[in-house]
Amino acid sequence: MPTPKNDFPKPSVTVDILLFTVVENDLKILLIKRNLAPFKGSWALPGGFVLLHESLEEAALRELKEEGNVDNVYLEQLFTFGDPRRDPRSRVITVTYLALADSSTWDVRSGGDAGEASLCSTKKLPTLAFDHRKIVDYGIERLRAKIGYSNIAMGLLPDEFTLTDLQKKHEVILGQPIDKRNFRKKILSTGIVIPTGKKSDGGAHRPAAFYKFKSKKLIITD
Amino acid sequence: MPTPKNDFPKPSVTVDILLFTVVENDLKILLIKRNLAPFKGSWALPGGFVLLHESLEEAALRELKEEGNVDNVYLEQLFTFGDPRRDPRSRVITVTYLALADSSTWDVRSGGDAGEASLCSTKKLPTLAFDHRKIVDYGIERLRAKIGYSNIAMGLLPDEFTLTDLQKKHEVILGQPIDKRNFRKKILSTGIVIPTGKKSDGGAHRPAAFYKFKSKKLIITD
DNA sequence: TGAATAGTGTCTTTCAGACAATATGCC
DNA sequence: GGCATATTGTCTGAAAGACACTATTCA
Repeated sequence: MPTPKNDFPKPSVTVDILLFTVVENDLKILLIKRNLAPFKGSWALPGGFVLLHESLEEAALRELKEEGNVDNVYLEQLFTFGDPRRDPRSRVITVTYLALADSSTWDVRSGGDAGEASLCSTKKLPTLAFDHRKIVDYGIERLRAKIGYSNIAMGLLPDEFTLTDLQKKHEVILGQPIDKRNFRKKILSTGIVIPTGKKSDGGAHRPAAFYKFKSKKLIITD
Repeated sequence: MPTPKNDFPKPSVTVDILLFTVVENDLKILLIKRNLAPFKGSWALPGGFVLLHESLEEAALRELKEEGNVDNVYLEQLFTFGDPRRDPRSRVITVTYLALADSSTWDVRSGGDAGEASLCSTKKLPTLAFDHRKIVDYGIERLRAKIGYSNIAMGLLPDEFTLTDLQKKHEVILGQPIDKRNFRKKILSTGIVIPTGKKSDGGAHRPAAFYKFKSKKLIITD
């Protein structure tokens, strides 16, 4: 690797974030309405320039906070898109991140200083700016694959949850029903969740046991 | 994403490539001896700045050609490293690539205009410049995982090969012997290879059937 | 006691892994 | 025949998937 020269023409570097959350029976993603050209008025992924003093992850977290008022998310790097013509103005390389949030503890409307922010169903996405549609498709694919062999669903749930809660998140992401008995057998055999001893109450039915994830780090279970 | 301004301070962007190849019973990686500060005299990964008109993949292929005289490699994006202090001079973000080459059809010594190039055993790596050691460790981990559930080993072999050839590549990468019968059963059941009808000759022993990969694209087999 | 959700066990099939004998070609 | 490598099948244990009934709480 040669020495960087200050006069070397440089591309710009951004981060763009796919923030997924499951609401009711829908996999949703955070989008921002652009109020600047190009693609003014179009929806786009939250994101922005990487500042010189911050890491890529820090940039992603900062943008999520600024544009979506989101804190406390699971975050992992997805892919870096660098086609020379992906931005019509100039060369922009974007490092994309997959983020997951628990929809029950966060309201998108309370943030958003960069434009209108909205949670949009992944089933009927509007036309997106730049190559963001391709990025979203790639992220959904990764999320679907990874939920099958890791504890990544922890990003979508509060600290305490029932096995039915967990199963519903899986079903929404995979887009198909799962057998309750087989699901529980598999989840419990991996040991990624442990019972907290508490039980749900209030419903006119049998209370459910609460569980929590044993580790807050990503664990690959096969 | 805001509008990029030309006066916005930008990081530099490089690509660095992990070119693996299996020689005899050894997993080797291409390294370049730096002839410029910093880390002058140290070994480092091949790589360099991304030019404004080329994609990230094109940059990686160009650097491989320039620094290692390598053509015709399998290439996949690995990870983007962006810690603000990973380069002591200035902010440099590097997009890393995993590349695989068939050692039987390529000689590292014939290339290398950027400094001395060498294939180095991953078992006894020298001290590497920057954060390149961390990158190498990450790449080996990814390669080991991926060889178990994909046809990625195709990058390490010529067009025609025997099942014993293929098994040896797996054994070197995993660092442990594999049962021949189970290996063949599994490989053949995935259907990623098909017999060419030809047989090896010349050895003082029973000839082996040649196979080829059915697809030259990456296939995930489970 | 009816409504609603929680929780559980068996059977079958599939796949991974341990394990050894026969086949073929060349000298 | 002797040597060197190629090729093949069985058994066992584990895990995945199909499938239905009982348990608990509250109104």
